[in-house]
Amino acid sequence: MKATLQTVADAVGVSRSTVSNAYSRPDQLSTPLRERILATAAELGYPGPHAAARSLRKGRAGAVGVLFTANLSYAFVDPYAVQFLRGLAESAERHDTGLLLLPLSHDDAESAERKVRHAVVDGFCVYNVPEWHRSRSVLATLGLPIVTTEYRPQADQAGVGVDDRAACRTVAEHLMQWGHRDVAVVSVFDAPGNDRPTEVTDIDAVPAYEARQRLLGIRDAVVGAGVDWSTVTVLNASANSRDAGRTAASQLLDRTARPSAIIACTDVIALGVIDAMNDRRLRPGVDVSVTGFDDIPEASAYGLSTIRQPAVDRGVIAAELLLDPPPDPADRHVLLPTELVIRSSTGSPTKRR
Amino acid sequence: MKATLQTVADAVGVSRSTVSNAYSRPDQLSTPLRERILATAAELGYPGPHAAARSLRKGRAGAVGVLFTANLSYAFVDPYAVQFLRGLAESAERHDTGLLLLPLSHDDAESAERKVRHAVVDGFCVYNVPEWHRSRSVLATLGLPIVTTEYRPQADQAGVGVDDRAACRTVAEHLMQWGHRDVAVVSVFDAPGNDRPTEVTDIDAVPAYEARQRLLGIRDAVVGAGVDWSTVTVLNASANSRDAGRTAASQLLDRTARPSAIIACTDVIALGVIDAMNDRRLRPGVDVSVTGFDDIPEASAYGLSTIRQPAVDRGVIAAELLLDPPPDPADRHVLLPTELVIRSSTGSPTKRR
DNA sequence: TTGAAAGCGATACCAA
DNA sequence: TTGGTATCGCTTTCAA
Repeated sequence: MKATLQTVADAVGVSRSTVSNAYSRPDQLSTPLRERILATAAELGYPGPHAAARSLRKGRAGAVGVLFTANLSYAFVDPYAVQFLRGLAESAERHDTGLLLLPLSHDDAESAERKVRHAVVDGFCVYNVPEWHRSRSVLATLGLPIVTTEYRPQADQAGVGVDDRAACRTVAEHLMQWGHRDVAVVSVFDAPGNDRPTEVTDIDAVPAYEARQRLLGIRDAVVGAGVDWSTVTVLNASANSRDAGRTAASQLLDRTARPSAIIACTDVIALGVIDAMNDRRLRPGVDVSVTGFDDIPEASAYGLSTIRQPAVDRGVIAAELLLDPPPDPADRHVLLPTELVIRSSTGSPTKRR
Repeated sequence: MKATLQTVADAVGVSRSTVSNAYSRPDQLSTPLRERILATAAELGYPGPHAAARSLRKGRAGAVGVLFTANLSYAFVDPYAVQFLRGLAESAERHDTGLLLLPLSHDDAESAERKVRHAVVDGFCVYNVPEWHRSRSVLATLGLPIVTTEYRPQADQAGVGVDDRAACRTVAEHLMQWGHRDVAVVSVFDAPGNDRPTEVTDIDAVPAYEARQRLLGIRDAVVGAGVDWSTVTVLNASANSRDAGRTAASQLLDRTARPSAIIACTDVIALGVIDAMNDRRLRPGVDVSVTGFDDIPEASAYGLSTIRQPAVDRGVIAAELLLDPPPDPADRHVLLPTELVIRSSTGSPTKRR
């Protein structure tokens, strides 16, 4: 038979409350009694208060759920995500809280819903989950605090993010100022069943907030420079990975009308673009200009011009918003700064032919 | 008032069990009734079954705890750990299980114990937690399945690892074959309050299994080559980070009797050693040879000679051992292969002076 | 197909 | 300081 509080209480000859106190409130009973209880517990093989029972009774779980799409392994592959998680972890730790990582497949809505429902947590952090995903609506009904990685002041969920649109406008303007007129874009967002580069024709139909904002920003700059937006090819990579970026970029680079600049929506994708260029002996910033977004550590080694956005801080703030929310709801939307970082991957367009 | 199962049951005019079934066993009641229940629930703002209550009742948590030392943020900084986590996540996902990350500070044993006790999980994966750490003994009393990242067939806890001793012997022998006789070692293990490089004099006193095995392997090779072990300096870095490696290496490189080879116990440390060498315009493999352990992705870019050990697979297997343990206890100890990878950071010792 | 009753294991409050 | 009692919210027989 499994030992429980009761078992110990009976063995020592005290009540359950006393045994409970021995564990959770040492100051509520005399030291000798406490020690006797603990000793008996050890003898009986009582493992200490049952976590789930305790959690049920106290109404606190001591953990927050972190939602990702795709299988969670991708999260660990993206340096930006890793940094973000790091911040999250740092600040969760200060609140004596664990991180429950919840990988949500997007094929299997059932299982995603189950995972979210079964999670014993005090709140959720939604990291880059597309708007159409079932978990989003389930989450809303759960009544637990939620924080997203988006800055949307009008939303009811707390969030921390950057002005993706403005930032992307800046980086695209940088290219326009160099004189680029034949630009192409490699975006990345989750859409049901896209396993290879897909052309994006309608920005408003992009089902992920962040990706949409970035594309809008790029369009702002392009149109602002007097270029016809319909001449710009936008490809959506199949995943936020170097390989996917390379695959998408290959399609762009092998066209007869090769673009003079490629705007990648993340650094990881941009590195893939550079890979594809290397395959073809094209030099970044000379033959074709490339830009990224995030400024992950690798970016500088590759001389990638990009937008820097805080990663660790974003995680820290997200956790803070969840675990110690500011009283004024207006303060639950945090806008972080971004910065254009110019390196060697951008330059003037080469005149060809 | 918060809506609960009872609330919904009363509203619909059925019993709690029926409402419960509507959620967890759709086949146990008629579809129309089920829909009526779900609709009413939505109306009443009932969030669905309470996760903690459910977990208590069912005796299953749907998550496994992952224990780290130091603040968890380090885990995300070490590429090897990240890969391991990835594997863990992959296989946890297949079992519909989440990962509860538990960062354990080693200063605060109280809080570490609390975290482990409060974790609502079905088992624990112990990643590189030193033997002296309080959580280890607490864990043992909890009665939950445990898997460690160590291969110790005689232990009672399941584990998956490599033969660190043999692997390290191999890499050290490689150096001895080049003719190195003045070697130094940079190790890394958690010890209470070491915040700067500390000399290790007694291998048997090293409180972490893995680190100990690696040092033993190095000693095997060194002694086997006829070198007096007492002439070999072993420094323990303050953390498994590049910076810590650099700091430790600096001490070794600035000696008048500079070693001709430095054996680092992890790749991250080895990269730090290379950093320190760069600071002094010393060329890896020419002026001083350097070796690592792990073969993280960066290793090849730096031409680091190292030991390759599986990272993702190790995680996959660890999770499997936890969530679907083989019936035969003997199979709960898995030994993974390693391989010596020779690159440009090792070469013949330079004759100086 | 539905319902009644019995826990799962612990904590909080209040009285002694 | 210690103990009794109610309760957290759900699932699970078993009988109807």
